[in-house]
Formats: sequence, C-alpha cells, structure tokens
Amino acid sequence: MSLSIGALARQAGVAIDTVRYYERKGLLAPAGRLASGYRRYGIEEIKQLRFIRRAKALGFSLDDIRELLAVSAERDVARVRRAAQHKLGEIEQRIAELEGIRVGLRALIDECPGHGHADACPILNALSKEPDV
Amino acid sequence: MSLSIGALARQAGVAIDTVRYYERKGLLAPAGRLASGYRRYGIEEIKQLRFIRRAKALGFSLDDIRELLAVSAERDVARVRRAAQHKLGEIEQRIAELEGIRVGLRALIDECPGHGHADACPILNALSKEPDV
DNA sequence: CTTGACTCTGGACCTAGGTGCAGGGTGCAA
DNA sequence: TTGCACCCTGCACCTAGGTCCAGAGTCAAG
Repeated sequence: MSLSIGALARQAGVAIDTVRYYERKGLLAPAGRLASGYRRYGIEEIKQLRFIRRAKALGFSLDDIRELLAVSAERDVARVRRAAQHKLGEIEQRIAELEGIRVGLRALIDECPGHGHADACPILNALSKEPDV
Repeated sequence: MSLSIGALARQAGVAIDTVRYYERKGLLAPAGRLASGYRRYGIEEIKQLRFIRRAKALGFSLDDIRELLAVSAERDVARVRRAAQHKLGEIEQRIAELEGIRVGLRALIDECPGHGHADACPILNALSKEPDV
C-alpha cells in the first residue's frame, strides 16, 4: 500500500505544503518517487508525522524534533529522557515568567477602581512612573 | 532641554533603530526636526519609551500598547482596566496550556527508567503510538 | 579645516513555522 | 478526448519585533 502526498497529509492531519516543508527541513527523509516525479509514502511516514505533531504539542520546536527523531532512531533512551527533561525545564521557566507577569497584572487590576482620575489609576502609574524597571 | 535620538535611546534603554521603528509603527508621534532633519526629543518621549518597555514586560504587544497609549491619553481609566483584564485572561490561558504540557511531560519522564529498550520508553511510545491526539 | 561621532533614508534581512501562487505536468473516469 | 483533481518546482509572502547596512549628510572639538 502506498500513498500520495495528499493522502498522507490527510491521514496525518497536516497540510500538503507542510509535508514538503518538513522534507526540506530534514524532518522527513526524501520521499520515494514515481516515474512522474510524484512522491510516494508508506505507513511509516504517517507514524512519523504523528510523532512530529505530538512532539510539537509537547512544546518541542522542529529543530528539537529533528534531534528527537535521530535519537529515537538510535534507540538511545537516556538521551530521549534528557531531551524531555531539558524541555520540561524550559517550560517551567516560561511558566514562572508568566506567573510573575500574572501576579503583577492582577495586583494592578485589583488596586484599580476602574473609574475616576487617570492620575489615580495604578495601572497607568505603574507603566509611567519614574523608577526604572 | 532637548535630546538627539541617540541620547533618547540611551536614556530609555532601547536601540536607536527601535526608536525609529516605534515612530514608523505609530507608538511615538513623529519627532520634531532640526533644519538638518535630525530628530529632537524632550522628556515626554523618555517617559513614553519607558511606558512601552514596561507594558512589553507585562506581556502587551506593540499593537496593544498603541491602543493603551491612545486610551491613556484619553484618561479613560475604565478602558485601561478592561485592557489589563483582557491581557490577564490571555496570560492565564497561556499558563494553563503550559501547565497541561508540563504535567504530561513530567509524567512521561517519571515513568521512563532512562535506560533499557526503546520499546519500553514511555516518552517514545507516547510520541509514536497509534491513538490520535 | 579636519576628524570622528552622530544622524538621515530606504530597504534588506532575521527567526519559526509555515502558506500561497504561477506555470506546468499527471492520473483517471466518463 | 475531455475534464477535473491532483501533483511538481521555486519563489514570494506572512506575523512580530526588531536589526543591519550603504551611502550620504551633519555636528562639534581641537
């Protein structure tokens, strides 16, 4: 059984252009071709595209994923685990940043009466006042 | 007292190109000019650039900030507060997404022994297995 | 008057992850 | 044979928020 690029894209839930883009970026090996030049795919490529989708959903970049695919082909479990841990660290850091912003913004909103003088609005004051951030 | 673009950029802690970029984008009004064409700035612009920096640090995009500047010039406290609340909602949503990812990734890492067969690696399995996400 | 630092404009370039298009060829069913 | 859906390549374009550059003009100190 073999698939056209359109059929593959449908099966994997991505756009045709995305499949070609991933090939250019090295996330998919160059596809086999018919005499006409049409790409042909098998079951493996569906799996690989789904792998890519799931890894993206976990926050991995395409560069990360190319690494991950190489490492998983080597069946190097320890490296896969380290990569996952590294990504987890990045995600936790991003969460911490956003938490800081959330707390700051929440405090300003809670202090702001939502009416009255602009000079008394803690949001505008926080953004405008002298002391440097 | 008046400032060249370079002096302004130093005072505000941004790059010269960024000042011109903000002018193009409508975050700064077109500067006054000397006969030579050189831009001249006053104290107001330092404050405004610092306002922009702080708002960016709170997660506002440049488009948001242009709005915020217009609204704050109107001294419309209620709208400023609504804008802040809206942004807070976006940030909380983003945090929730990242939390979901964090939990998923943490669970996979905790289950992964970090050695042994790739077939038994929960990370690779989660990425590869059939059921669609 | 010269020198070095500064400024002007317009436009190209960067990252990430694609999307869209033109102009052409292919596959298949009626 | 016609008609339509599909596929090919290469390139331009998109968002966001800038950064960098060439080539030319300006300012101020010595």
